Amino acid sequence: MNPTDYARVEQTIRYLDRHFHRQPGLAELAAQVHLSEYHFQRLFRRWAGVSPKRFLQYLTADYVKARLRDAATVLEAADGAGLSSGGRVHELLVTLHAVTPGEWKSEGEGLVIRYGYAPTRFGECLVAATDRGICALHFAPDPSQASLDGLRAQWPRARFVERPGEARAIARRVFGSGGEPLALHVGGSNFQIKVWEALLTVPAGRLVSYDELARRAGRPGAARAVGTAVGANPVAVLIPCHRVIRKTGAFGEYRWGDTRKRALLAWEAARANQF
DNA sequence: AATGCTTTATACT
DNA sequence: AGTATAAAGCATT
Repeated sequence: MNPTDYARVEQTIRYLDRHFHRQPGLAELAAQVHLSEYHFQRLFRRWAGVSPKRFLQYLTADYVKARLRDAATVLEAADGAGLSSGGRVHELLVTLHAVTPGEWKSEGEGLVIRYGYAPTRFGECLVAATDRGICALHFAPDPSQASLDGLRAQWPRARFVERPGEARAIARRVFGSGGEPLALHVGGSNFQIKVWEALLTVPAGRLVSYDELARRAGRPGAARAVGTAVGANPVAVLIPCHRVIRKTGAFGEYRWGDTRKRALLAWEAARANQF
């Protein structure tokens, strides 16, 4: 978990974006982030667990399209296994509780929200939780105050208390080696909740298109609307909105930065392929 | 009525 | 075949 490393990873991805047609070599990429080839290699091993060449390969159109295809089959299989009847598919260690319609209507009246900022391997983030679960996880590239303001706007009547230690503890669990069940407590329209639930069935290292996700959410054809629902995801990473990309193989947009989305995906791919 | 983290169809290069 | 542009499409605010 090294924020400085992440900054360099982002820089590398961005540079690659602009110059992929030239197929820049390792030496050139290393120079871009002011590192020797040797240290560049070390950086990627430390941060992603794989070589830079390998890491960057996960960002190619070919690789991405392949993931897109086999995610569809994985999801088919999930249906067969009776996901709806409680069969667990993968890391369904994340359970999602929707706020009650009452709480939603009353704008969080009576709700206590504990929040704080925490460093992660993908940059700093704002973490917030009620006593029923995590209700927000926003990356804060922007003036971090903005994220908090957004939260307050969504729950104007809730009581906010700052708990930096708790926020960091949650972040450690989210970005750590995993294995621990985590509860989510989020509010949204019926449609949004449906979409976020569907999102939870997409395993790490796999990708779905907006179109496919619309089908999974029981609203085939609503790709465009799914896009906005995905974009409204309040809990980054745990509700894996970064695993949704365009059908064409393009990565699409990301609320917390397109580059961060690709970094997340490449990192997950590197992890998934390690075992 | 306008707006998005899209998709498909169509027109070109 | 690859890429740009237009139009279709749908839940939200």
